[in-house]
Amino acid sequence: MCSQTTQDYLKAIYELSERSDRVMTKDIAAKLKVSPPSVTETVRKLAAKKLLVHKPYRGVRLTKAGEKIALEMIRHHRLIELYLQEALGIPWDKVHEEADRWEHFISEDVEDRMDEKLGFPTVDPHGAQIPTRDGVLLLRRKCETLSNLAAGDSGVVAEVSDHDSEMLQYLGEKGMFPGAAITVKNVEPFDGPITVTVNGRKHSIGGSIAQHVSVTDVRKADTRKTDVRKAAGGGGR
Amino acid sequence: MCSQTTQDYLKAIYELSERSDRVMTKDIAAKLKVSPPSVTETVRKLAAKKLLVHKPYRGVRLTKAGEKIALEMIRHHRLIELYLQEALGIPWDKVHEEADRWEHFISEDVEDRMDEKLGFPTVDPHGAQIPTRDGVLLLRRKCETLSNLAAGDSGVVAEVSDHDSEMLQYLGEKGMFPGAAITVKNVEPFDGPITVTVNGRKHSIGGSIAQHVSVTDVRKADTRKTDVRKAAGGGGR
DNA sequence: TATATAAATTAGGCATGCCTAATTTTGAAG
DNA sequence: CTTCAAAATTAGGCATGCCTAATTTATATA
Repeated sequence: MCSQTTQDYLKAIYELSERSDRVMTKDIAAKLKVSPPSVTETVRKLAAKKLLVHKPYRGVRLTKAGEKIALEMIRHHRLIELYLQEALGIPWDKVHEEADRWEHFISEDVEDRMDEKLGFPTVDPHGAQIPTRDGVLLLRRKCETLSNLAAGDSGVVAEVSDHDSEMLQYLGEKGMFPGAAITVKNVEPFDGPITVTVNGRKHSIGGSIAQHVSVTDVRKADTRKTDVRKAAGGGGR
Repeated sequence: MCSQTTQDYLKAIYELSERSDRVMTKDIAAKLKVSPPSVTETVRKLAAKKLLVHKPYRGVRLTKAGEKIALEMIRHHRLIELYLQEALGIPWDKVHEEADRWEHFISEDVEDRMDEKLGFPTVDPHGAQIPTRDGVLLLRRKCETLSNLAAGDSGVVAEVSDHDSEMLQYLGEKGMFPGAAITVKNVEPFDGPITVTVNGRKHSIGGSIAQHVSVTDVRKADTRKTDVRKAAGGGGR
């Protein structure tokens, strides 16, 4: 098997690679809260084990073997999050931290039993997809971040970022759970507040939070305006 | 907090100290499957942290602080064992291994919720007492090992050793769970097989297994004979 | 194209825990 | 009281992962 550190690196790299093809040392260091030299060193060891490919000064990319381990961790993590919420009543803003520890230690047997108790779920409490045991992510939904929507647009909350407990608590108070219907009422420019209606209740939220909310089944109020916004936002990465 | 290694050492020393007052290096090494020099080294660090007292060449004894941590681990372990059995249906001969990993990582919050779901239990699946949150072991029962009983004696299975998965499976097949009524029918001398009736079914078991089964509520068939056996067995440790 | 700067890497250390081999201590038996 | 074997300890190493400081590389911009 591989160490907890190895698992943490592979998972972090997998998650970062969803955003950019090449994963850079500094991003891994930031995500794992370690220094860049530590990342360089560990990455070299992982490369020696053929879990990733490291092009010095150019970033890393997981191999199939590395991706498999990463997806196993992610499956553990998300199943555990859901189990903690459903079976033990842990609030959704607390499950992430606990799952980050548990994911390294539960046996496959326990995982299978949790999966069964939960009725073979496909998404975790934050709306993130749970990979299958073979490491496959099913049904890729078309999503847009809430910050990309314009006044009049509506949809269904698909997923919220699970990394900030306080933000989750805040979103929970507003009823912005996965599955909630949401309509954008107003968007102030320059990352200003966004006014939305969730379950009939009106809320005003900051632009930075809106970046962490994914919306699916989007119905645009005005296609031309949205296209302009998307084109403008596209270059900003 | 303290490392997993620290927790493992303290727990091992606590369990060994239930049998003999002074816990020796070699016994810790055997229990943790590490070399004696590793124990010496680690024990010195624990002594520096005031978790135990180390008299070189004379063994160690836990301090109050060390005992507290050990009892916390034991509480975690036993609650988790019961939870795994009750909530997830893990067989009783598999829960120990899993709990040995989990005990280091569950939060107090999760522990409290498991405790509540289980109805604030006092014993684990093997009949071992679950310490309270304050590290107190309640109701100390008067027990005798099955190997100390004589033909005609009867009682109730109180506890079985949880360290050998295969033995637990064997005992489980015979219905020798905590709470089971047991009657000794025959004892062959020189550690020979012991014939018992459990739940009306007759079984013949080896003397070495009988040492790992504790019986409570013992009713002696013949006091004199039992006393002789106890006196003779007492020096054999 | 030259250069500044951000990112990455190398160099050199530290703590934890584990090991084997060698030495010291204890305590029991002669 | 000596001797010897078992137990414990000291000595010296190794692997993992982390760090800071110094150096190298890539690249964007003047």
